[in-house]
Amino acid sequence: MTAHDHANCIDRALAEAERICSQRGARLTPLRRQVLEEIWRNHEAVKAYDLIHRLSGSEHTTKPPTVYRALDFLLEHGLIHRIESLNAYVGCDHPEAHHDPVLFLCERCGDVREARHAGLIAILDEMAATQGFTIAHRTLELRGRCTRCQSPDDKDHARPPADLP
Amino acid sequence: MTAHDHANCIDRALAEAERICSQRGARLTPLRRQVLEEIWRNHEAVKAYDLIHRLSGSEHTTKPPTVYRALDFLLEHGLIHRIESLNAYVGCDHPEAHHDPVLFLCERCGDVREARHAGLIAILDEMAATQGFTIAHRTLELRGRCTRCQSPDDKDHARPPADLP
DNA sequence: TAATCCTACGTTATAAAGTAACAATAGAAC
DNA sequence: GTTCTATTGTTACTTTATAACGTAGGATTA
Ligand SMILES: [Zn+2]
Ligand SMILES: [Zn+2]
Ligand SMILES: [Zn+2]
Ligand SMILES: [Zn+2]
Repeated sequence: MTAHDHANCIDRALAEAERICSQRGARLTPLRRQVLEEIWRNHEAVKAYDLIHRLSGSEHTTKPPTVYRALDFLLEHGLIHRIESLNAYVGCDHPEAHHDPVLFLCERCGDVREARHAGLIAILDEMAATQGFTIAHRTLELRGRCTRCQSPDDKDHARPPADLP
Repeated sequence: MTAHDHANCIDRALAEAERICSQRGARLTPLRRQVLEEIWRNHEAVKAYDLIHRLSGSEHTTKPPTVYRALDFLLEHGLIHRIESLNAYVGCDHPEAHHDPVLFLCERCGDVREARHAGLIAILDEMAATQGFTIAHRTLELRGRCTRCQSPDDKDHARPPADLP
């Protein structure tokens, strides 16, 4: 992601989520809101078990089902996307209407960016139609390097090494 | 998949694999060949642990690393595709040249069909180019219903219930 | 031929990702 | 307030995948 005021992203995402949920009579409980907030901490793909660790204080430990249920809720309401090729999740940029985005996954910095393209969907629909296939869901993920990660040896914003055990 | 002489598919796939490997100086060992053969038993997505069970006779038990290494070899040489959204694998129809196919996954019968479309790839490349993204790999998977599985209550070729424990 | 090297395969152990089943609790509805 | 339902907690487990190291066999070389 290009440099930006990320606090804005977070505020906007949470406000949108509140709005959408109240509009649908769905309950964005504190837990669900907290998970969404953690996912929006940055624009990187987030793993379920990272969420579990982040939500587990030294006292209170959060168990897998707790997080997975929150993720299910957020997925159902289109507030996040699941990244199949990474077993990870990312906040949705445009949650107001359902969509299957193209996800650009930077394998250097971990950032995820979503895009949509009507012509692309049209081609997929046409491919499906010619063989009588009915599409229920599209998984469209592109792995590679984002703009900022083109130069192979620039270490400025490379993903930090994984947490030590 | 439409009705067809599947023995042909298997023969062709194995012959192609032999040809490609020998041409590249890669060794299609008995184990790797056996895994490929199991994957080609039909046109369905195959799970790694199913392969482990299939290769484990009552005496000789095959361990995960054995199968995963064979899968890695087959993936490297483009003889199979990994299906990210299913954690499963399927034989490649056209292994002679590298490609990232569109995979049509029938959620009723489990069949997988691969397709390619130059215009689609062009659009993805163009989307990437406009944001300075360099694509290394594409995951394109469409979940839904194949031609034969359009009528919701036709049970003729529904996937059998999972193996009992 | 024997020493060597390298690749593939075997084995043990463990990590990472996800779910089933049931109990406890907190909101909403009555 | 009581009942009902949705949400969260908890225990246990399944599925998927990898790390680390040992072994065997074929090719290469001395
Ligand atoms: Zn941001
Ligand atoms: Zn990047
Ligand atoms: Zn293919
Ligand atoms: Zn089908």
